[in-house]
Amino acid sequence: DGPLPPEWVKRITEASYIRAHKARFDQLIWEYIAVSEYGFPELPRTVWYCTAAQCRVNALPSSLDDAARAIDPRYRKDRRGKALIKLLSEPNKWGEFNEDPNALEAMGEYCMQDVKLVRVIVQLTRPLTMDEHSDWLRSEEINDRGIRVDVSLATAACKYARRERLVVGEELSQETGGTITGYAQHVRIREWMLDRVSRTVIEVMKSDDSKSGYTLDGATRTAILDAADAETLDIPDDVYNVLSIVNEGSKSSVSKFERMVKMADPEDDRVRGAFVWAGAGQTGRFSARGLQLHNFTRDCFNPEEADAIKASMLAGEAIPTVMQTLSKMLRPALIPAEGKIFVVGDWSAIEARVLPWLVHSEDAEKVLDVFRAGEDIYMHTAKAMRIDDRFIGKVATLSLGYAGGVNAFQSMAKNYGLTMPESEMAEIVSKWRSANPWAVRFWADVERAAMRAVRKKGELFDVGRVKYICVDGMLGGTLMCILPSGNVIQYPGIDIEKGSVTYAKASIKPAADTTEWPRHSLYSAILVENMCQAEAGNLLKEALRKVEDVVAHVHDEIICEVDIDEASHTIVRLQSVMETAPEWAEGLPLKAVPVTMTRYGK
DNA sequence: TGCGGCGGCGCC
DNA sequence: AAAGGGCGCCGCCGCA
Repeated sequence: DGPLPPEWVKRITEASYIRAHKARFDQLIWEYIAVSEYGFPELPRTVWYCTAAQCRVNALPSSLDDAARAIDPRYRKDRRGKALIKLLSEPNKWGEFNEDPNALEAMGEYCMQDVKLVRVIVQLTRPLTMDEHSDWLRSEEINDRGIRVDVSLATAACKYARRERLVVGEELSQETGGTITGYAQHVRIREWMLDRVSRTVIEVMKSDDSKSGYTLDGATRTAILDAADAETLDIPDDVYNVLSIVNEGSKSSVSKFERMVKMADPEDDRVRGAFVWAGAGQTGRFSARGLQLHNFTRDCFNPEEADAIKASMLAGEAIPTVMQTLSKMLRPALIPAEGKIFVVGDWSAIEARVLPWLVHSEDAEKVLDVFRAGEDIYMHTAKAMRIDDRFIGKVATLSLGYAGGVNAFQSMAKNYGLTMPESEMAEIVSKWRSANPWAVRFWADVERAAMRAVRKKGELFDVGRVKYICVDGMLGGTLMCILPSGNVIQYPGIDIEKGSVTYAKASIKPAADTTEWPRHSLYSAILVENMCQAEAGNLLKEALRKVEDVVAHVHDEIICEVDIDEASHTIVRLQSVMETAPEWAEGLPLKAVPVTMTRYGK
């Protein structure tokens, strides 16, 4: 009650930073409620500093409770918090708030406890650098700008999706006598299948990755259906039908339309707050929340097709293969505002360039020369492997750079619809490795450098263009990979187990009752992949500082929204920014050719 | 009813 | 010795 004491106002307005966990929440409360209703001082947006972002750059989980658990697994979150928020922060049906003094006092204590926890974590980790902080602010500008959704399209899509779900459920129920009623009932579908297929089919369903020991994911379903079509596998008709129906219905991406409608601001149809700066704690890449703009199905209609289907839906006409059609409408459902247009640029083969650039050896430099000459890297790779197949060259380039073997090649091949016997795959792997000895050497060198750094804490070890150093005492020993950009990848909780380096991995969330944070082996693939992803992400952050009007970005892609008559100017500007390597990236050949779009596409 | 775990999907 | 990695959301399932 009453105004803030003057000495508090002074302290606040003179502060260089105001730190809070997920600071945007505090900022919004401050700006929209505290200033107007309680006379708090207005603050420049640049004073806000997010300690959750600090956690992430330290490779800790973003959530305060999880970060605390990662530091000390014995930590248990305070269950009262959630209950108190429910009790005190949700108005009743008359819009009144509960003002029970005891509960308010408990809430005060709970908040104080949280603040103390934040302070501990802040002290145990490194702060954001000034560049990181300003990049975080920049990202929040993009979040505030938002991206416009074609709400009438999305609303119509929701209607069609709901109806189709019912149809799919109906068909499954009919086929299984009511046992299965939805495409996502994995347990029921698995049990139902196991009861009625041969041992050979069960073999196909076996999987080490899933706890049940079996899988019926898309690839497995397709494999079974294809074998049945080719008559190399015998399955009952009802099984065949169920798998086909599940295949058609399994487009959870369609649910994104619901999200779009729910998240779009009714005033201007824009979705805001989607991007999480350094959301990928291990590499510092962005991630996304809510409407996940980072994983929209690539397979999509062009604007004209999308307009036609939208018209059909608005007229209530039937559309073919509903779920597949709807999933192809996802990207086009993002549109520029009236009188505006998208300018979209993506870096060509960014990681295939960053990897040899980081290696920085004579033979790796030759790969960069291929890019510099504007030649086709996939064809070039194929030739170096002594096979005359650009497609194999492409899949190999995309899958084998990070110490992957047959498995890595196989899963990438599957994505691209390339099938071949496993024996041939092994041969391709070894051919790629002999054609690219710089990569193989680098994997080993990186692993060795990391190991040396861990053994000799506080000493720098160079490898290619990066350096490793292990900081003793920080989060139980933190291995740092210092990139050419000056940014750092951190691996906390470093140890040596059975001759290899291990660390506490933030992205694996352990079970609620566990007493140990999960540890992971830090081998070549992780180290090399991480540094490429991270430095490619740093190119993006660097570009975002220089380009205006950005409404979205997807790791190697930047989407601007500009007045239609500014489009050609923006194309030139975006290309120039994206193709000009920053000072720290001298010698890295970059290519990006922006285009305009009236709806978002691939 | 709410929550965590799981299997699955999609992207770079 | 060999091993690609990084994300988030949906819907179901089982438990409290």
